[in-house]
Amino acid sequence: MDRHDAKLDAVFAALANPTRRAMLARLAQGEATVSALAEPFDMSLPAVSKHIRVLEAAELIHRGKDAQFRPCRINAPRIRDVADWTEQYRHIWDMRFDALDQVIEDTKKDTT
Amino acid sequence: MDRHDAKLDAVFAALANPTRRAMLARLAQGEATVSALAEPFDMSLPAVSKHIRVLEAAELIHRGKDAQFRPCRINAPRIRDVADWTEQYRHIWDMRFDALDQVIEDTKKDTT
DNA sequence: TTATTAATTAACCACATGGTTTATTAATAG
DNA sequence: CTATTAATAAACCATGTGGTTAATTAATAA
Repeated sequence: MDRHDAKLDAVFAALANPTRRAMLARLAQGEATVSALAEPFDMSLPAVSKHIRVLEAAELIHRGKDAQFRPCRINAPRIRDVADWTEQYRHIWDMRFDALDQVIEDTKKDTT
Repeated sequence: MDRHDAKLDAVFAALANPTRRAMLARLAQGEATVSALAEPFDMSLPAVSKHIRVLEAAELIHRGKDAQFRPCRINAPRIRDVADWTEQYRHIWDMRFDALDQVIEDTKKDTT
């Protein structure tokens, strides 16, 4: 397993949680502090803090420092890694579409 | 959390393991039995069996039945769900590119 | 019928995950 | 200096994960 794979492990694991995905969605709108990220969730602040740590460890976000605040911002490249990973399977979707096209073609032949 | 989110939980969790991603890559080449999937890994068959169960629970694969064999095949839609999920962040990549373009633009201005 | 092959189940283990509450650090505000 | 606010750390708990070995099921082959 190379380093790229190890990074994907952390990224996918981080994304396998709805709270963390919601946090990312929030951060897609722009920078937010820990408290701001915590606001929508019925969860203690330490729990939120842990989720943020997981996102940071996966490099899905970066944390800054502004007085006593820790503004978080999204880190696009790791999400792009996920998109890139899916690309290797695109030919399978295409195969499916080809199969569908074939069905349509066959149907045309049947009705003429 | 709606059902779609719950499915993504399982899909991302399943993908957060290099053995399972390797199995998917293998299955992208075509159908394979449990033993065939196990072959590249230094791991007991029950361990492989569990990984396959996780992939199946996430609907990333389907299992058939042929005599005593359980041929596995990849299920494209769940991988497509991942690709679709990443799409909502594409505008962030674009922002980055826009920022880069701006830097290039500024550089041009500086040098003229 | 018996033996072989493919795969799963069961029981177990070490460690990770996702949450809690309480205590602590670090910076600002009065 | 003191109180407040933002956030993290520590300790704990229940459950999940990823692996093992040994036993079992299901189908084929001799």
